[in-house]
Formats: sequence, C-alpha cells, structure tokens
Amino acid sequence: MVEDTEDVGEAVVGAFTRLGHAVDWQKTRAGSADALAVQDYALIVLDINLPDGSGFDLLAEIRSKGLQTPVLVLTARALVDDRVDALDTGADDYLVKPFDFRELEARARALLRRRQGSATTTLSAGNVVLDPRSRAVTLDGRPVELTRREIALLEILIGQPDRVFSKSDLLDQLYGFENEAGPNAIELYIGRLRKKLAGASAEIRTLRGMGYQIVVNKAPRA
Amino acid sequence: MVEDTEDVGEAVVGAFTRLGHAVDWQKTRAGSADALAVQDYALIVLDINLPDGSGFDLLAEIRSKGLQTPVLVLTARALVDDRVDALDTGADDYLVKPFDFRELEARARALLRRRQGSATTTLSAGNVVLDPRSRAVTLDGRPVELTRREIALLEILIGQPDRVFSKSDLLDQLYGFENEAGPNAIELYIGRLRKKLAGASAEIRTLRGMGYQIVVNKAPRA
DNA sequence: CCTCCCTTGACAGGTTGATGACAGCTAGCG
DNA sequence: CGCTAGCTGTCATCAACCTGTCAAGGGAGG
Repeated sequence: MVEDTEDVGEAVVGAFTRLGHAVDWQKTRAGSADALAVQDYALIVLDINLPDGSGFDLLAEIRSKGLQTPVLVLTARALVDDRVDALDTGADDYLVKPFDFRELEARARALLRRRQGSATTTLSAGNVVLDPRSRAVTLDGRPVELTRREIALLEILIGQPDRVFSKSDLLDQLYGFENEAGPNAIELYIGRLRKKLAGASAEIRTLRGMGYQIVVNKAPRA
Repeated sequence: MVEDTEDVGEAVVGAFTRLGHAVDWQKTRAGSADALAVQDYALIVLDINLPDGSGFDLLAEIRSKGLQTPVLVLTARALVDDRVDALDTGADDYLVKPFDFRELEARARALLRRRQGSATTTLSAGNVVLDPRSRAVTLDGRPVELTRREIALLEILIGQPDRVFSKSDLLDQLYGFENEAGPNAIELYIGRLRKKLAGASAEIRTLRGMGYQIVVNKAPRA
C-alpha cells in the first residue's frame, strides 16, 4: 500500500487487515522502492500523488525491473487520459477516489485470483520436456528440433515412462489402421530420436523382442 | 464480443478490427456458449443485458468450466454492487456504458498483456520492438512499416518467443469464424515479415510440419 | 558359433513450405 | 462520385525436407 493521505491509508489498511491480509504501508516513493527491493508482494495498491515524486514513475520503475506484481492505481483525477496512461504504463487496474471499499476489495480479489492460473501441462523425463500444446521439445531448456513423427513417438513414450511399448503398439498409435508402415519405421525413428536427444538424462532403452521404454538415468554419481 | 446492441457492437468490432485483431461477434448467450466451446479466445468482451439470459450466467458458466480467458464486462448500470458482483463472479474488469473507446482499448491491452505473462507494455525480441498501444514496430529504434495483418501476426509470435504456433493456431487468431483464409496466407505473411525484418537479431523459424516460432539469435560475439 | 533382432547408412517418393505474379477489395483523396 | 494506391489473399511453380523401404552390418543370447 503506497499512500500518503492518512485517513485513506488507515481505512484501506484496516480493510485488508480485517480480511486476513498482511499489509505494508509506505508513504513515500523512496520508501516504497526500498520495500519492493527487499520484499515480494502479492499486490501493490499505488496512489499517484506522492510527496517525493509521481506514482507513475514508481510504476514505470517497477516494470522496467521486470517485476510482474499486479498494481492497482488510485488517483483523484478521473480523466480518461490518466486512466489510459496508467494502464499503458503497466498498471493492472485503476480506481478513482473517492471509491467504495467494497469495490476496492472486489478488484483486489480479481487481481489476486489472476495470479495462480496456468497449470503445467507439460510432459517430462529427466531434462527432456515436451509441451504437447505447442509441440515443442526442450533439452535442459534448449529447444531441440524434432520432426512431426519424432515428436509423436516421443510423446507416446514420455507419456508413460518405464512402460514398455511393443512395436505393434507404437505402429497402431502412430499410424491409422490403414496406412500401416513396416516395423523398421519404428526402429528408424527410435534411432533418430536417440541421436537428437544425445546428452539427455533420459534414455530410450531397447528390450529385445518386447519393445521400447523411456527411462530416466539415475544420478551418474560422477 | 458478446453484445446485442447493434451500434455498440459495430463500433467495438470496428475499433478492434482496425487494430488488427480478429473479432467474433455473438449476439446471444447461447451463440456465445457455442462459440466458446469451439474456439479459444484471447479476450471476451461481455455485455450483461442479453436477449436470452444474463451475461452474469454466461460468465459463471465460463468460469465453472475452468476457462481462464480474461473477461471484460460492459453494462449500463453503474451501481457499485453490480461491479462487485461482476468481479466476484470472475470478471477481470468492468466498464460502464457509455464509455470512451480509448479506455476500452487501454483496458483490453492491460488484460491481454497480463495473459502473455509480461507486465511490460511493449513486446520485444532482440532488437525488434512492438508497441501494442501505437501499433508501431521498430528495428534498432528505426521504425519499420508494417501492415495491419503483418503486425497482428508479429504480435502473436513475439508475445511468446520460442513457442511454436501451428498454422491453424495462427489462422484461428488472425481470422475470426467468418473470413477464414487458406493456409497459404500464413506462409505469405511470414515471408513478408521476414523480408521487412531482415537484419534483425530475431528470426522467424520454420519447423516443417509443425509451425513457426520467433527466436532471438544468440550473440554472434563477432 | 549361429541365428535372430536391432541398428544404421543411403535413397526415392511425396508432402510441405517459399516465392512471384495477379485479381479483388478497401480506404483515402481529389 | 470516381480514382488511385496499397493491402489481402489465391494460384501455380519450384525447392527443401521429411518419410519410410531396402540392404548391409553389429551384437545379444542360445
């Protein structure tokens, strides 16, 4: 909470505290910058008129440092241009004084809610990661270039690590019923995958006569 | 865009289209639910008064299904309780009619920005910078002249660097339901972008059979 | 030592993407 | 109201690369 007006600050701090949130109340731009350098906040409520500088500058500073903390701006001026500027400077929301506390609370809830989205839907084995949505594969964070078939095959294997897939299993899943391919095709792609994933902490193992499985290497204790 | 009033709808659709965004305009709650089941949107602008039900119900339905698409609610009533209800039902923002289009655009930008994960107001990859507000693109600070479609395509790619976008992903985002285009259109615009961004430290790469991605070239330490 | 199965290199065919030319359309302007 | 300029998207052609078969060389297990 960055706010230099006593009564507004007290009211807001009181309201959030009653809701069970911990609040730091800073009254200057400098103090706020210091606090932000030390602490990681879930939400910043920022007044624009500060004794030692504009809240806009503080906001710009925050964003230029790459901080993604949601910011809710408070101001006394209701001009449309002010709001547009605030939002384009990197604010997430905007409220004009005087405001209703219920609305402040609601907007704060909406911003906090946003935070915890984005479930991880990626498949991984060791340092090999496959994102089925973008169909991109990375090894230690570095992108690996795979072709469509190679990714399709890897996706099957990595979806159930340690499970053994017979060649006919793989053929059925990779090709429709009609356009079957020879069993060699699988062996071929296994080879190509191994080559492209060299250096990974996961390995495609052959079980003679049974099929293939992907396994994560135990720590090489080297 | 969910809105049953003709003139408001036309104005908003026109504004976003001019900015290079693809817009689907639904006039009923039922139609919107159908569209949402099929398509993945970057933003939903939702009017509350609909002929076949309340927008609140649609909003609740969206959230109950786990969809995290940002929702901006439009309404004619300025009551505080309405706003609080909207935000608590899962809306991300709220605007009272009549509103200024600049503000609608700014709020839409803020919501879209948040989804991309970056809190900063400009998108960049290497020395290529895109300012969504002015829809201007610069290369090493020098302005590059791009057309609407070119900017829209670049905006998608640069919003998530390294991510691979399939051609159908791009088609869905660039064109609404109505004016679909052939896959060649994408290839064409990729080519045009590459030509206009020649010499940049970022590059649009082709992953055959999978799609396109934008990557920043590692420093050539020359 | 022998057999079967896997591995790997090379190759032909087919699919996918790149590119130049062109027509429809929109918008701005006189 | 008509005209021009530029944006848009389709077609056709060509190049690049993926795909899967063949065949020849290993290696594990009996």
